[in-house]
Amino acid sequence: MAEMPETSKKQFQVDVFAITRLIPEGRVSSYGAIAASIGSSGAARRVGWVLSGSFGTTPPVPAHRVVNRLGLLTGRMHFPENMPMENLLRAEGVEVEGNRVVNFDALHWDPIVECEFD
DNA sequence: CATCTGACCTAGT
DNA sequence: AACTAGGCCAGAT
Repeated sequence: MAEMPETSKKQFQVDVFAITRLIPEGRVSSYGAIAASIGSSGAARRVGWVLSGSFGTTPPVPAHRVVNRLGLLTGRMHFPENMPMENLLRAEGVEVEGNRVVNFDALHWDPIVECEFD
């Protein structure tokens, strides 16, 4: 086995979940910001992949609060049909117009800026 | 096993 | 300012 120290993969997943759970209600973050906050700048893609495994996790991970850097709900297609991303965001007071978060610039929550991670 | 795609972003031209 | 290319890693075909 010796495939590779899971530490890397596992830690990444754990970190992504941790950061995502820190996103305040009514706020949104972006994949790149999260990736950068855990020291994996450029690995924004993986963040999305890992978040896809956040369903059914405890405590629940508000993956719906994570959008791309343009505020577009790019991951809405991966959400359960009975609980679309847009619906969840609106339930938290986040206005969504079509496929984009309204006032995204003001609602954007950057883990590095807001929390100043080490 | 090779190739493409994917909840993306940065940087170079 | 628009477009292209590269990077990241794992799943799907």
